[in-house]
Amino acid sequence: MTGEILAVARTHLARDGAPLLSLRSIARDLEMAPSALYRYFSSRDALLSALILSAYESLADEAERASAAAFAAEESDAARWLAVPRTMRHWALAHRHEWSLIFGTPVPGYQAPEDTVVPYARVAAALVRPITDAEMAHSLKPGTPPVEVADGLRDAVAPVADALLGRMPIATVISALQAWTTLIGLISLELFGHWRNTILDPELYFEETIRSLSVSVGLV
Amino acid sequence: MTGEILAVARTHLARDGAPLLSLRSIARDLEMAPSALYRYFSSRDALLSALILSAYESLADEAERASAAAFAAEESDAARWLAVPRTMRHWALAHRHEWSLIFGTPVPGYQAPEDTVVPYARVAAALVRPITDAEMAHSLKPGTPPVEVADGLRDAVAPVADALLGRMPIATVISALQAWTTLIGLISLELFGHWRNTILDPELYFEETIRSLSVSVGLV
DNA sequence: TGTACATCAGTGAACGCGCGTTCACTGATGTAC
DNA sequence: TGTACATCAGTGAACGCGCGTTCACTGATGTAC
Repeated sequence: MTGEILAVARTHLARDGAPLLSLRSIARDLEMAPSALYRYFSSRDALLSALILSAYESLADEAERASAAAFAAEESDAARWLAVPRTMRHWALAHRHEWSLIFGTPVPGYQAPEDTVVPYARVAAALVRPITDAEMAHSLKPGTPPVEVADGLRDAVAPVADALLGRMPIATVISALQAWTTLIGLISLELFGHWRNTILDPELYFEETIRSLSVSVGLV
Repeated sequence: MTGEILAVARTHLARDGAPLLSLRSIARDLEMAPSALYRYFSSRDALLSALILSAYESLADEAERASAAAFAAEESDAARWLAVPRTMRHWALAHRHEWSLIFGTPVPGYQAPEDTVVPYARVAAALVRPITDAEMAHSLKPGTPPVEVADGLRDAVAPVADALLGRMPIATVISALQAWTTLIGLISLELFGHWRNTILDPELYFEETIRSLSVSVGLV
């Protein structure tokens, strides 16, 4: 039953977006009394939290699946690098409002649940996997010119360097982070309509950009 | 009077965000009847459109001011490059909900006004100015390794290449676009809370990233 | 096998709320003769 | 200088709406003896 409610809620979310999500209209679709939902969720916010968490998990599942598939196909690190960004873009296009929930404007007066950090890290880990693999195999190209890293920067990004990219050279950490930033910006700009009158072929542009990121990240 | 309404609306926007913006509460603050607002705006959406446009214009004004100031100070192209991104970040931090209005999740069921393209282009132009200046002066460094540009890509980004970066080498257009993407992603990720537990010193990280962009864009 | 009772998913009416928008109006200000 | 009229910013009551949440309840199902 909880699952059924979530399923309907997800279709409403996909159709209307988070701010318009309403318990009453979900209940209507389920042909239940609105009050019945309170047996399963203590409030609208609790439902929304569950939805947010499930969006994170859906994205993380896809990213990992794509990563595993590319790995199974025994592609090169550079080729595998492309798999996760592509999948993220496809997921975003197919789940616009879910993407917004994760990377868009935070819902006002609403605190995202803490347990999203786990799936969030799973996405990042899937993305970064080809880089760490290449580093392990000593096949990672050094940047040209070599990236200089300012003093405080090492500390500023310590959580990433430690948890996600342990044992990687700091220059690699920095360029991976920048690739993440560019990737999120790239998808969001397309999704939120900012390529209108600007980029005529978003897919092609996306492909070229992630290819270019594979270079700056040291895989090519 | 129209200005007074917009001023109050702006403070409400800054406090609550777009979805919670309400004509009645604006009227309350102005000690007017709600219906009185209809003398100045034909609907809530019309007010919101005016607010969105004014957000774009505010950002464009700031960007141009920063660009002009750096120019007046006779700084190098590389130093001037930093001015606009910094200003955009500061503006975003000071006007979180306005930034969301521009670069965040689109308001559901609501079409952004067309006349935002002008201030949008002004921001991009201010950002890109040091690059075009450097190119004119033949001081732009070619990428290392030189960027190869796929066939269709030239067409895919034609509007940018023509309108904003006329006469620039295509490789420059591409790297400038990527810098734009990274910059927007960078500011949005910080603003929307995604650096929590990740980047401990967002300002430092921002500075280092835009410095790194100045390299990839050919200014250093 | 049959009865008494507890559990618990779901009902339906009601609450109070704030919202956007409409409409006929008032009353001050300015204009024309 | 004085009167008649038009303009127009702002009023206030009312509309219908959908919302989240509460509360006492029903009635089917399962359990214990």
